[in-house]
Amino acid sequence: MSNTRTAILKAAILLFSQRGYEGVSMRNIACAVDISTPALYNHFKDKQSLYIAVITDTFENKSELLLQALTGQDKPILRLQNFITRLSEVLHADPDFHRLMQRELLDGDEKRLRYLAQEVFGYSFQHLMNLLIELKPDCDAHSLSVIIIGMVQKPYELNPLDRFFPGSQPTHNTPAYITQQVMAVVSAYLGDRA
Amino acid sequence: MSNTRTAILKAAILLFSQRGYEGVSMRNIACAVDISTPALYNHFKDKQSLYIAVITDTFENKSELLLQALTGQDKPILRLQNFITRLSEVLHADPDFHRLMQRELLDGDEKRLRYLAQEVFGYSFQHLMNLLIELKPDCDAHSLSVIIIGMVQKPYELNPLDRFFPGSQPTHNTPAYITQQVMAVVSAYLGDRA
DNA sequence: ATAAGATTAATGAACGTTAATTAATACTTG
DNA sequence: CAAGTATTAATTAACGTTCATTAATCTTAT
Repeated sequence: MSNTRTAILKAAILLFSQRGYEGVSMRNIACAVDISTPALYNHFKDKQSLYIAVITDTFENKSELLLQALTGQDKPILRLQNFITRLSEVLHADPDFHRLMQRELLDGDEKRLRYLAQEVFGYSFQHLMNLLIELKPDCDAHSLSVIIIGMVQKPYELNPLDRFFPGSQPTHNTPAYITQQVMAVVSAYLGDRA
Repeated sequence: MSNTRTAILKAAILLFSQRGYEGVSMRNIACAVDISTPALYNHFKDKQSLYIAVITDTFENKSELLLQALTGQDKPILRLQNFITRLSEVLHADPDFHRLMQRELLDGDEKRLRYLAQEVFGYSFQHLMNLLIELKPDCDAHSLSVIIIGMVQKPYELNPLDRFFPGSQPTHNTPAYITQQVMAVVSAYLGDRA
């Protein structure tokens, strides 16, 4: 692949994640890569195509890490912990991914949302539900999955707000600490059979 | 207050919540109110001011309902449940508020984020922490508060994605059901002293 | 009559995109 | 190996549209 193309992608990922689709112009992107605006069109058909490329490039392979954690050979409760750790680590290590995902939840059209749900998170979500059924057969696996994802993700979503909150301790915004807190709550609910 | 002004506000709230600040033009808003674009400037200084008015109008008074639930005369565990119910109900009844809040978390500048944290959610957050300390003195009230908010909010955030997920049951996307699920998890963690 | 609120018209700037062209690289052919 | 030929990727210039905003004018009630 061309060097310029990946440079454009890299810059566009950053810009789109920070300012959103409408908030970024082709001129902005070209300026960030230090080429002329029309040169972008040698690598991407139009703005929409560039954005789609940004989304797929950012999202693909993200589910693999989560799947590995969920389908390992460990005891179920440990697989759950691994999943929570991985999810937390991904959100921590790749804030562009996190922001783009939030933006897609707000602005994604049907096609992009289906891609996100099925191709990116589908398998992981299914396996998370299976795991929870294994751990607590009578639970509502779907609701519980959503709830757990919320527990892990919300600290990162509220991050920009957090420094204005009382009792905020930035040192607690680490994957390890979040995993510990979430696991304490969840495992209490799942009971001690694990 | 002028009739036109409130009509503009109402239309702007809907548009900004759906498409974001950059995604909405003054033309769009004027068209929705069925007046000419420059007529907007008789009521709002510029686009920024209109947006600020949209934010404050949407956010103010939202914290009162939550505060009432948190500071009632009921037993602590019941106050927690009331809070969760109220939060869920607000997110359910006012999706514009929810979307605008998510957008502010992504795009809000320092000033607007401080307003959001301090004026809108500050008191509620503080009282939620106090309540959790009361229920479980040795807990990390800050982390736990964030986690609980995440549990309640995430079902609504994932709503656009949910219909593509396996096991999705739209009937479960109600404040009552979400409250029940969240309370089951949280009360297991808090123990039976409540 | 005066002031508020609406209109039309027009502003300069920025938008996405296309056209025409040139420099450089790679592929084919003698 | 050399010469001709595509191909790629960059440039500048310009297109038409839309953007937020302002000025000037008209309407309408108090």
